[in-house]
Amino acid sequence: MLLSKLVGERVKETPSDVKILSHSLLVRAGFIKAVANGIFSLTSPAQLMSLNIEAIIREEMNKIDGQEVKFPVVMPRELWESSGRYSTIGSEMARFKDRGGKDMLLGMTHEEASVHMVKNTVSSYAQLPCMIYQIQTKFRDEPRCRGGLIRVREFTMKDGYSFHMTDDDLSKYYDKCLEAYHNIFRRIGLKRFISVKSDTGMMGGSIAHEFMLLTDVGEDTLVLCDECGYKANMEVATSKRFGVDFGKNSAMEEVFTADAKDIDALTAYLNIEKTNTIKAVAFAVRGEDTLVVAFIRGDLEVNEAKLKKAVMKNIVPFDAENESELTAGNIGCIGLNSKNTLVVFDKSLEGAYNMVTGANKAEYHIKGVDVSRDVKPKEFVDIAKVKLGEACPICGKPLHLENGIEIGNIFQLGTKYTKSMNMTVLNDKGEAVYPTMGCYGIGVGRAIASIAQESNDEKGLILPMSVAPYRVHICALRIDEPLVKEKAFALYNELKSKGISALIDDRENVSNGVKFADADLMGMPIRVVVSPRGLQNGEMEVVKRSTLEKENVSAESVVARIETIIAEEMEKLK
RNA sequence: CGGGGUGUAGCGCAGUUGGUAGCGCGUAUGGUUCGGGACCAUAAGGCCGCGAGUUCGAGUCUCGCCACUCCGACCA
Repeated sequence: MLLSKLVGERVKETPSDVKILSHSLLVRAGFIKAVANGIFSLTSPAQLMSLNIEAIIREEMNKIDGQEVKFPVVMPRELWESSGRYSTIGSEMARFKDRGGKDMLLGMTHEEASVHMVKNTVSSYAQLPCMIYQIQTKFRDEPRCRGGLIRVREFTMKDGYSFHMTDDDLSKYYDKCLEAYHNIFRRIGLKRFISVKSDTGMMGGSIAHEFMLLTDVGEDTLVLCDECGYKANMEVATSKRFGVDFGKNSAMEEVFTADAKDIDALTAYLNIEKTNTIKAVAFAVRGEDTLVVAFIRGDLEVNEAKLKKAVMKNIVPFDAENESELTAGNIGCIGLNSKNTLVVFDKSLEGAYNMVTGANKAEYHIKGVDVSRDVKPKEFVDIAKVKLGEACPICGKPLHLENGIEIGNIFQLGTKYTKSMNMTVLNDKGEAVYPTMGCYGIGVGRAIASIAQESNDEKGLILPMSVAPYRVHICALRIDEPLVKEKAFALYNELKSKGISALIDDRENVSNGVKFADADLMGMPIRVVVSPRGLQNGEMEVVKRSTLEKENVSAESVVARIETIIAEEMEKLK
């Protein structure tokens, strides 16, 4: 590719609305251009990178017997009615009517389409297991996009779906997929990525893993133990909590607490520890006239994902202030009007006494509460967030927290979709059974952002050999001189003929500084400087972008040197 | 969904008490330079987000809308 003709402007300044490094670098290098909120165009370098990543994904998916297919982007309402998700999914799914007034939607995931494809086409156990996957555009109307390609509305995703006769078979295949994913992320050049146990959400599935890139700008919090290797998303993480001294047991008593409405104000007003308070957190249930009130020890926080699972309802944070009979700031577990209200108690309250809880009337709390004596909950459920410094649930060593970007996930779905869509297969006894499913996703655009986020220096991107749009960037200094032009293009053509992708900076009247700066910014793994100075000695300069080490190589052996570097770099990414 | 912020040349920004629009980068042309974002000269490029209102006069003041963006959505 001739740089002079490459569409995509490289700029010095970071646009003011850009907050994270990967976004800034991709914009500055001219790889992406925003079209609308959360919707981007990719210029050629980014698209080539995308294709390189997709090629690696295909190889690894095909290795585990994946069959590449293509589902439609636009689907009819009925297909999604059949799984029940047309109504349970909210406004993140884009819906529209076709010219005949029929309800249609844009695909945000393809479980329904995959079952539709396999149903009745696969009818015997002899045809299972099978895995179908596609690489395709998805649209999700995210409430809040951010971070350039990290969280967008339209994106390219590899999504795969496997079908099995038994959970055991699914589990075996799942492990193979776990390994394939590790291969993919390693091969595209990511380094600080891990797989963690994750939330299975409302799907009721059993096991799920997320692949996370560890980075400060990550949106997810991960709970990690260095000692035994425990790794979990905050949404499902558990911990061992240390015993708490509740002080002296006493009888219940109502106390005036004025306008102390939150835990900080309450502990300050009564001069007590947070561990002696019971926090109430209210949630609404989407689509139902029901509230969920969670009670938890005052020093802890409610983990929404765990609570969601505990009550099996789609809860959303709720503002008790204006629209309910709850007394905001004084909600308590004694005498709470529980009409249309589900109450959940966290495990931290098991055995707690000498506690302060809201009195369910303004300006009053109740102290001296002994939970098992005065409240007698039916059960205690773990709905608390893990805190830094708590102990690993496996080995008891201190846990630490890190942020991560989710770059892929795999999921044992079970029979949710095959049952709801009534897909059966005959087993070896001639009985109709529901196959069990797994699903497997990778965001391609997010992988590009992740590479940019992780692999860079103050000058720009450092692209891994396996995914770089061009492996070689030829900087032709003084290309107005015929010898430079001749040698630079000779190199360019030779690389092309050998199938080595190259970009040549053929711009005239552009200063050397600009050429170097652009090469640094765009981050191709190998740079070759062709200049009058070097050619005087019959040499060209070969520079590795990752280290910026320079070496002078005779013009005749440059291609051989490039081939060696490529081979070395690719070996590291095997 | 709640709360901020910002919309002026392709990009980054300035624009005073209201008086007919500016800087840097980039682009074009000519010239001098040229191994780390060169210099000189000249030029092109604007519905000042959109719509009302106040005013002799609005980029500037008022109201409404739209777009983009950041933060929050653990407050009991």
